[in-house]
Amino acid sequence: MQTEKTITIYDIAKEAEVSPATVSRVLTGSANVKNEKKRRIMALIDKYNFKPSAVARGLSDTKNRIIGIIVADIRNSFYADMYVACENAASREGYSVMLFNSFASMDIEKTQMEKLAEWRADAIIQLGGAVDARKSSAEYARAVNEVAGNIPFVVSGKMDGTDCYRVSIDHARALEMIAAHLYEKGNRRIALVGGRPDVLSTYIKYQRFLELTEKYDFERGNLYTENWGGYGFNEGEKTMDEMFKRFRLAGVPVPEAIICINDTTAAGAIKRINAEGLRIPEDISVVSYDNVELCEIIEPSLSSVAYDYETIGKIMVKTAIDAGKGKEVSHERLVEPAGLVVRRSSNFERIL
Amino acid sequence: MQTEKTITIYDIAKEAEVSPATVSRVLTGSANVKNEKKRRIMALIDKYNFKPSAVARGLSDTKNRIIGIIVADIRNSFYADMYVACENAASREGYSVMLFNSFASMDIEKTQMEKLAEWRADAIIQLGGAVDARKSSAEYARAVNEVAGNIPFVVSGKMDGTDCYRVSIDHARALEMIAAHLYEKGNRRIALVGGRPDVLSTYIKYQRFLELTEKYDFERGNLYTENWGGYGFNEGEKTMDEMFKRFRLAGVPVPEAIICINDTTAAGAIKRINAEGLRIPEDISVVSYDNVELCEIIEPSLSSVAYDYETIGKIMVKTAIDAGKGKEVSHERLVEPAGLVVRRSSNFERIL
DNA sequence: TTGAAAGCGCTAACAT
DNA sequence: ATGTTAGCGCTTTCAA
Repeated sequence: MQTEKTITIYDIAKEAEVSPATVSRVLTGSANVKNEKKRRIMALIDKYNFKPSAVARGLSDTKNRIIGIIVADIRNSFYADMYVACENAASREGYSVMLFNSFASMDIEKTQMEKLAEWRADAIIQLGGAVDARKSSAEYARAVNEVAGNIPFVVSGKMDGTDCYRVSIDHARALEMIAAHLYEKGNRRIALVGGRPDVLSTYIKYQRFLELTEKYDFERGNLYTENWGGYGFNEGEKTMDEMFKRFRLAGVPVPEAIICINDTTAAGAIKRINAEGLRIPEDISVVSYDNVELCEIIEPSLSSVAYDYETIGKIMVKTAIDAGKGKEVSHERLVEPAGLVVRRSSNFERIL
Repeated sequence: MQTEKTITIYDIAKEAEVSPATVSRVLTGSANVKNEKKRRIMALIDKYNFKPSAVARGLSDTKNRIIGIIVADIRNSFYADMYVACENAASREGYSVMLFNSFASMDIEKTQMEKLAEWRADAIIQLGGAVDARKSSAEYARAVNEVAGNIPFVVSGKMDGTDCYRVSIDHARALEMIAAHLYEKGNRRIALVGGRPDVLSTYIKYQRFLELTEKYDFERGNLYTENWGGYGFNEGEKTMDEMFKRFRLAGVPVPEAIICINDTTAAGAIKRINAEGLRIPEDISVVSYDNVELCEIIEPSLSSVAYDYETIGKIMVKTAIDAGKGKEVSHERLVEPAGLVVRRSSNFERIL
């Protein structure tokens, strides 16, 4: 059962009494074929359930219709959402996707890049990992240039020293949405929670927050802005714990609101806040980014900045494909967040 | 920059003053090459950063080293965990993965299968979707036989009418673990919540539950066993709501414990239980399956059956690859769950 | 509109 | 140990 000879374009041609070229023509629709023959050919294709080899096609016309995606970790909801959007977009354009997880390890990222290069992917999209760094790694940049020298590289962050295409979320705008909301609700003592300053998107948010601190006259001081941590649940809890200690030590009352670096981190922070016996949002409002499913699940439901993943994916893939075809494409696209979804965790008017 | 001629094995051969075959030999390590030449060749490979075309190789030796994965929805933590395990295993064996989401639509599944067939994937692994059905779709079975007639098909459920390879979790065993735990904690009135009986894994759990109802002398009646629903958060909440209504209508006190069909559904059920003013686990214990990250995040933390994803992935991939090589492989593997992780939601001794 | 033939970049006999 | 050559299954000039 594993052994029926795989049928080729030649088999079809022979039985249809035409040349292989003609079969190819009806397959690709690249030229006119007399209806009579076309029907004969299509009938055979159907009869044998013939599927032309994408491999052979890839070899002969050097367009593979493969787009490679390197993602930090698909188990992360944010990336999963992004990935699905990309796959959908690619699929609509007739492209297949090769997915590789890098677990944010540069070595793995390079290995995956090499595999993609070997597959002659028409383009590579990288989400997270090395392209998220505030200071691009020169080593990785070199790898991108060498390994993928001929392959358009589309990234969610940036990669200095390469001519990659950048399609990023406007993180500054996301922070603004949160700040405006919190301000309107009467919050003035607001703290940033989680994330690392060496991550570009985190740093951008941090910077804009500092700027808005002036505009909105938020309370200032690194007690509020330097509560660095990670991007996971446990880390959120831990960072929140440390923050409570810092404020206690400084003899300053805890902030009225916190802006967590993402939903998972926020969930951890919320756990710690509950343990502290503080109420959300009455004592502390909580807001974050990404608007993944978790926001509806946790208690209280979590306000979060939503992104239009479908659109971002579409732009990334279009950029990738067009660049792969050698078209002129903008090297920098900033995508506006869809908006802040206000839920219970921040839906509270604080009296000034 | 997009235009350096891609270099081939011939270019290397010429410059190294050897034949293309020799270059191929050092590339594949398939035969001995004199050290002197080997060094020269490797130097050139390095110099030009040459990556042999996987496409050409695939064409010439008919082994692509691609394994296709069709998954119901990668955004679902359970599948994401499974996928990552598969990708890891595949990667270790030198295989690349093509991932396709089917969103549990049979039409899409068939399309994805066709693409994989065109890519001459060495094997296809399908997680969820049509292969999860209790009664396999004859239509899908036909597609599997036709489209992937030559490609080994490894599934997480089953597909009657095909000679696919089955690597499944022992769901009956998973139910047993939960039942034993609940029994030991003194629960006797236990209800099943969520899922659909036309889904194989769900049905298997249901059946075993009925059997154990005898053994453990659990309260019986379809009030306890027929609270069907879906697999999502909102559905969990809804199913729980309906269940409360049914019990109230029947004048029966709510169960002491519920077994939800997965963690997300459990989260929904928990929300509804909280809304009812009942305490978990004091009034109702809650247990479910999959042990995804959410279990630690929600309040109270959720007891759940854990699977060893790495192992399952390894087995699936090994089966896929071996079958692809034409080796004799077992057509049916049942993988034991790793165990029940008891957390707060069920950690309560009920007085009999 | 159609066919013949060259080539895409590699591997695998088969010679030597 | 190494070179020659014939594919692998398509697409694509180039002719007819």
